Amino acid sequence: MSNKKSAGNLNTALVILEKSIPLFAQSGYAGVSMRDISKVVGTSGAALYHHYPDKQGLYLAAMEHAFSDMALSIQSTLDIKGTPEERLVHFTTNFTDQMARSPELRILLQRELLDGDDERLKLLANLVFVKPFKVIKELARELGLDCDAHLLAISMAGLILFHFETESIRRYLPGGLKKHNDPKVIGKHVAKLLTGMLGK
Amino acid sequence: MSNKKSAGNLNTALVILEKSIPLFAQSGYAGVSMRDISKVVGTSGAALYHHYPDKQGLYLAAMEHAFSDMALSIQSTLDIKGTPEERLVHFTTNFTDQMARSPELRILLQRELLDGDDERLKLLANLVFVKPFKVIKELARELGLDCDAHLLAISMAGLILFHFETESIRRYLPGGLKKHNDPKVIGKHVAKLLTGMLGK
DNA sequence: ATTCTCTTACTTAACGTCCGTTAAGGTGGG
DNA sequence: CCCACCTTAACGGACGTTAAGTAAGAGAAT
Repeated sequence: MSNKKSAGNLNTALVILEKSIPLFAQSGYAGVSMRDISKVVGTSGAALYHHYPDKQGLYLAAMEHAFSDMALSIQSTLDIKGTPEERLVHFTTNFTDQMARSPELRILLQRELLDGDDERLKLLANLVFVKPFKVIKELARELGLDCDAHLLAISMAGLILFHFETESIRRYLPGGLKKHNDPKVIGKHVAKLLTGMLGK
Repeated sequence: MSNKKSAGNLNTALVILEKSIPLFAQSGYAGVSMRDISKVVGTSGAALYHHYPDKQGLYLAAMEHAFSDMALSIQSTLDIKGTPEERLVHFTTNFTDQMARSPELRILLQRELLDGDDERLKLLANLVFVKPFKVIKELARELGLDCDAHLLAISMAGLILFHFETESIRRYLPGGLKKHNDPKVIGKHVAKLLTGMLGK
């Protein structure tokens, strides 16, 4: 845990991160001003510069903080014993639950996929996704599917995440019901699709 | 074609839209200034206000222009005869191709899903997605799948789009290869997954 | 054919506001 | 005393937007 950067009170520095994360999730980097952040934190704008070098530095620290949470929570969906089929269903339902429970992190992820530079994306990949990705690829192999493990792992994540990504527009599409936003319904649907593929 | 709003030269008004679309795709609404737009169009900043009432109005017009293109191109992936299986593969491969061919529209879609207000999302749904969505739901029914047609249609789109959404980060994930960004490879992979589900 | 007028399509210059950032100073515990 | 932690006030610049003026062309009147 290298804390070379934070010069000030660790507590305030943390509060700044945790209060700014919802703002960045809602409005994106360019849509949030340092004054907006200082308002929700309850300090002056200048105080932010006591803890972080500039807006970019604050944003980067906020992303690291947010995504280190995400890494832990994703990891927990994969620490389980059982047959490959059981582990597949366990991952699907738990991952769906967690994405439903923390929409902020999901939205930050989407924003980073759109706007993140190479450095930030590399960090995000290593911090959050490389380990789970390896586990899922291994799982795919054990399931005996003959398609590319990388593509399959992406497909599994996409099946789940896309339902949440489209939550805002699905209510205007034919057949869109409230139950389609229920993580239980989504999780079951995805698990069914995936196990259906195995049955072949 | 109601052109109540455009008071000025239609040609310049169109050029403004078409030059501003790539900017909005790359940097988002808040990340693009009216001066940025005027620079790429080659006019003064004030000229933009001769054709559009304000930044929001220009943005809305740009989205309508961009997405009306998208509606046509998606429609074309569904105007085909054949068995349900043939139509499924045709849609999958063609939709994949088109998303690969126009990354700008794809990115604008992602941004609207993140930031679009209810009004814009409703417009986007009706303009682009309602008709294809109905066709895909009908296709799902013909294929005799016993799961919710709405969820299945979303899943199909998600399987394809998520590969593109993660293009920027997949190169940092294990097993990420250049070929995984090839629309032919992605299209084949998705078609295989989907027809695999039917085989059951 | 020339002049006059009116409209369209723009220009330059500026407005007030908000932005990221910093300078200068205060305050309270070691 | 000093240093971490915070304040108020301000800087220069970029922002969205507007006011005022100009160049060009179309149409009618002389």
